[in-house]
Amino acid sequence: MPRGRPPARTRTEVVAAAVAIADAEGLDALTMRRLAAELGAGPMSLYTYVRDKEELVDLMVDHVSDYDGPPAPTLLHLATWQRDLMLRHPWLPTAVPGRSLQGPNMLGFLERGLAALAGTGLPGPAKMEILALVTGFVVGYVTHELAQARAGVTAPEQVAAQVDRLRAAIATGAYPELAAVLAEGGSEAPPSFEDVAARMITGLVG
Amino acid sequence: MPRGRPPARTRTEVVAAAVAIADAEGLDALTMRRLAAELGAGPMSLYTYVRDKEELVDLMVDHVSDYDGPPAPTLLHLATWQRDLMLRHPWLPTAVPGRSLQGPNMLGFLERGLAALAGTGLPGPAKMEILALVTGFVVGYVTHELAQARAGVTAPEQVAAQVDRLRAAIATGAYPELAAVLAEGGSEAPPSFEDVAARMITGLVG
DNA sequence: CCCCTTTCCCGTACGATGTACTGGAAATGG
DNA sequence: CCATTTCCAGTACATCGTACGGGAAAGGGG
Repeated sequence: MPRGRPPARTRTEVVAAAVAIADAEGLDALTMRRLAAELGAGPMSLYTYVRDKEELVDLMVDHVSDYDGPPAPTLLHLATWQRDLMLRHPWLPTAVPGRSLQGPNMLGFLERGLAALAGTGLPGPAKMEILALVTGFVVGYVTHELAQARAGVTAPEQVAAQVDRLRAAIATGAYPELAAVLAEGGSEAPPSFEDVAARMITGLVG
Repeated sequence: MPRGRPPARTRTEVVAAAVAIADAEGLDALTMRRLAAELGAGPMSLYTYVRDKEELVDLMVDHVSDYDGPPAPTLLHLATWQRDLMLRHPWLPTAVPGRSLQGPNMLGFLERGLAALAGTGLPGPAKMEILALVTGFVVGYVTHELAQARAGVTAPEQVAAQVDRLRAAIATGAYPELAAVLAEGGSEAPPSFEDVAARMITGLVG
């Protein structure tokens, strides 16, 4: 019973195609023209399904964020799940910060998080704050993790230049602590995600 | 003894003007043309002082990040200082994520942070990780803080629309925990920054 | 003193992007 | 069969970062 011409595509279909592009080539490669071409449509057709690009990215974030882990997870479970998700969709850490997060999947995730905090007796706003901070923590951790992964692969000589600049700065003698860490080298492995996340979480809720 | 035509401006001068624009009108308002106009120069003149816009923002971040707090600060001091800095330069939380941080001021800040962690006996990489996480935490907190501040001021009816959508989602009954938090209302104030930061830090270093 | 080398200045211009506008195309309801 | 409603997409514009190249301004060498 819809009156006019029926849409040739689904909104979900458009969002899924956008996610595919971002997954494969990064968020910068996702332009409206590129997405339209991928769908075999004109660039302006997309604006039938999406108000603007901002909303498209909102929908993309929610689209990939359907929680499928254990039914009654701990905060650590949720954080680990978020990390896996972000590693699978490397554009996510750069897309998430400062977004409204009102889609059904985000609300579902929030619901799980509140359930995990139910036993703490904390007031509601404090729970919300803690969940936001855990997400922020994961974003920061994965951002760092991905940057380090990319650095070794794509531009080894740029990394060398950075290290050189660091050594030059240290040579001035103004940064003794930094020098000590650098001298220490890679003898010790950085702590694992689960380790750091667990410490942070127990700090926040304890 | 410099051979050619002397520069009409200092690199520092250019960066300071860029910071002034971003402070007053946000990071989106900072375009190369706008900055050039502010300096009474042609758009392309800026590229004498800066390789590209990316580097300009790098320099801006370092420019505002000169630590001027107590000489032997704790991690909590450093976090509080970072928060004050970001509140004074609201573009900072959006500019910082995923940046190299090699300027002298950033290295100085890092040095203080390592000094604050000297007593813990942690390995170097763990210290670096903790400092990055604390910074990420502050970025997340202030982002949230600023978003909330702007929401009440600029677009009250958009906030109302968001709340309406939330209430509609809750009306489905799929989000009991979320409903409870919403029903609880603003009866409890969210925890203070110092409070949350202290808990997180003791969790990380403890 | 003149010229030459070096450096910086900046007008013009190009490619890319998000999206407003508009007229045509396709479907249903009377 | 026509009218109405909806979606599709070609064209076009403002804006961005910045490549290019010639002109302008300074010091050094004859």
